[in-house]
Amino acid sequence: MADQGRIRNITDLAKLAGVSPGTVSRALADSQLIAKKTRERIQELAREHDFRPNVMARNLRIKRAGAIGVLIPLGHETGQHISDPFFMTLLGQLADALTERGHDLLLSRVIPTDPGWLSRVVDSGRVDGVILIGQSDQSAVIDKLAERYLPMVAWGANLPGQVHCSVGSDNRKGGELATRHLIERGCQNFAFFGDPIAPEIAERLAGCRAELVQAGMGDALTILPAHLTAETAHPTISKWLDETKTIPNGIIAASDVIAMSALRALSEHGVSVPGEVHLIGYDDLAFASQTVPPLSTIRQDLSTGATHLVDLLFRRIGGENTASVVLEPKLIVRQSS
Amino acid sequence: MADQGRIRNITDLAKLAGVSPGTVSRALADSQLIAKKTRERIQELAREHDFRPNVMARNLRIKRAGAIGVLIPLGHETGQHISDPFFMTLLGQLADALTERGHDLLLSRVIPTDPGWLSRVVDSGRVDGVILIGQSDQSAVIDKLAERYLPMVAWGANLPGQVHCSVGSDNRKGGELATRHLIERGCQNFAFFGDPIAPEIAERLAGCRAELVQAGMGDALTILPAHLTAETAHPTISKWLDETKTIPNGIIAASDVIAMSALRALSEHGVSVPGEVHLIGYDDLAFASQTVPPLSTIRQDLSTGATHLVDLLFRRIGGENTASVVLEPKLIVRQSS
DNA sequence: TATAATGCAACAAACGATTGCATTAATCGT
DNA sequence: ACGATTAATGCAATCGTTTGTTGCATTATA
Repeated sequence: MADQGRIRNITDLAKLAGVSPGTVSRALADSQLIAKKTRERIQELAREHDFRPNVMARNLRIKRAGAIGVLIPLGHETGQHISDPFFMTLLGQLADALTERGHDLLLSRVIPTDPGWLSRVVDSGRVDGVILIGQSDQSAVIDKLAERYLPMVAWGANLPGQVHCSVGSDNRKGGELATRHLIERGCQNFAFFGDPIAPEIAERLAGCRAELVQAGMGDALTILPAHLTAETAHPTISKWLDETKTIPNGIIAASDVIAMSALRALSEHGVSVPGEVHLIGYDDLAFASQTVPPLSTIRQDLSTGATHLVDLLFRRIGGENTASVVLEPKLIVRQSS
Repeated sequence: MADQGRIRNITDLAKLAGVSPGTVSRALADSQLIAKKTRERIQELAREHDFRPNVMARNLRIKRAGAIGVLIPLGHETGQHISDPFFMTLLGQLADALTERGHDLLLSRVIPTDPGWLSRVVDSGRVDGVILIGQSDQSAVIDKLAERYLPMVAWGANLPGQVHCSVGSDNRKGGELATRHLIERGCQNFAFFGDPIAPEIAERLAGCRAELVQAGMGDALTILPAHLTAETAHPTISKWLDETKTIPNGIIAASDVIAMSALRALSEHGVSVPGEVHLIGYDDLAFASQTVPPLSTIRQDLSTGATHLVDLLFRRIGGENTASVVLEPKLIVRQSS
């Protein structure tokens, strides 16, 4: 009780070492200004009491937050594939890349009710920058903030006239790749499973269309606007299969999740893949290689995506006004096509 | 240039309003000590300039961090199902529950090289508490810290003699449920796919064994210690199927991810599920209902799990020394069994 | 009319670090 | 051995809030 040993701050440690707080601060920062002997003595003392200087106080003084906000906007109509393996993968990559740069990751899912959701976190001073995972239907809000707030990047589509910086894959190109592949496989009749309300999906569909037109099969495409969640995709597709007279022999699913549901629905209808129908997905999620049969798909490289997001963000934190980045999608051929 | 309008802190706003900083602080906190008229005037002023008091400074003064650390320890040997949908689901739930309580979520994946990984974040003063997602092989480290640091809870197994507070499902019971179900389906020969190095898996296996013994089939079990990642599970299982003379007709997979790989391997070997082999998974991940055939599995209710984690944590932050919680697993019968 | 009771707002001291500048101690050249 | 130079430490202001205490006007009470 007399002398309760716990070192709670730099001043306690200073007293213990018989020096001033300032010296301790510099010693722990390994500053050359402090004699090597003193420095090591203080560091050793800190280790003994496993004392670590308070990060918040440091950040306040230093005027940096030491954290990056990662926001997942959940606008309901396009808040589709949240809870996808997709997000966890990206998030994991981001966490690693940020840690490497000495920053923490402040995660928020936000349901954008009022337009203040974004500025609220930006202006709170808790974060040095913001990474948005998907722009949902909030392009307007994001663009507006981007005009006055530089350190922000978004994962997602790069729309014409867009103010904010984004990183995303070339969805149109992806659609083209998928379609071309199916054409090469000899398909003549096509279906696209996915809801083009989401801009990314619309782009994929556009690529698909363009490719078909170029192959002179512009009218051989049916569109099934299936919602992207696992729960709703299957019944929709199943019903569609019931009602369709001639099932197309080439199916492009707007995501692997949809493709997986399609796989099941087709199997239940006794349609063989890839025998009767060639199927291709999108994203190359971890499970895509484990379905029966393993899914052909279009890979979005989330790892380099994450690297770009973090890279751009830190350049923006440094004051640079970076341009958006569009990644190349890649065709992965497995056994469903 | 003359009067650059941006309000950066409470003092700027005070000047603008012609009052002292203290008054502004109280006004924004809606304190009764300030006349209603002044209060509203200041609040209006703040809104106009969309000024928000600096959270870090506030937290420093108030002596709270306003954030909860969510750590994902990645001990390699059991760092299995990171990137599982599992995590994203839990994480999402946690994010929501924490936001509701006015706290941010500080995410870190940690690779526990030295034993300081945990105390480093705890003692940094950045967080008011810690939630661990899985204890990996770090039980010792966690227990040690738990002795001096109250506000910490972990998702995972509740081992005997464990000091720290955990929330997890009853893995033994889950193993029993799965096994009993297969017994009822008429299986006579069993295999367990999963590596019992992870304590959770070991428990599931124990439950499985116990149930078999009780049914008088204690010696009808083969164990295949397959690694839990999607990449490694399939080849291991496939090889095993090649080498096994008589394939058991009841297979218990330690996770849905493994079950999915098993499904593929079995299909490739021309074994029909559930015709020749009854298969059951574990977790009830989102994709479990979308495989061909849909997976029977043991559900862990992550939603109530997350609620418990957060609940317990805040009670601990309040000084209460809470006991661990064990959740009931639930058998979900689909078509693979 | 003097005095007590009240309501509002200002003052200033924390919170726990960092850092420019002043000060003291140590080293050097002659 | 003494002043000049340099190396090592201490001092105190600062980051942007919160909050206990104090002081000044009012208004209510005697």
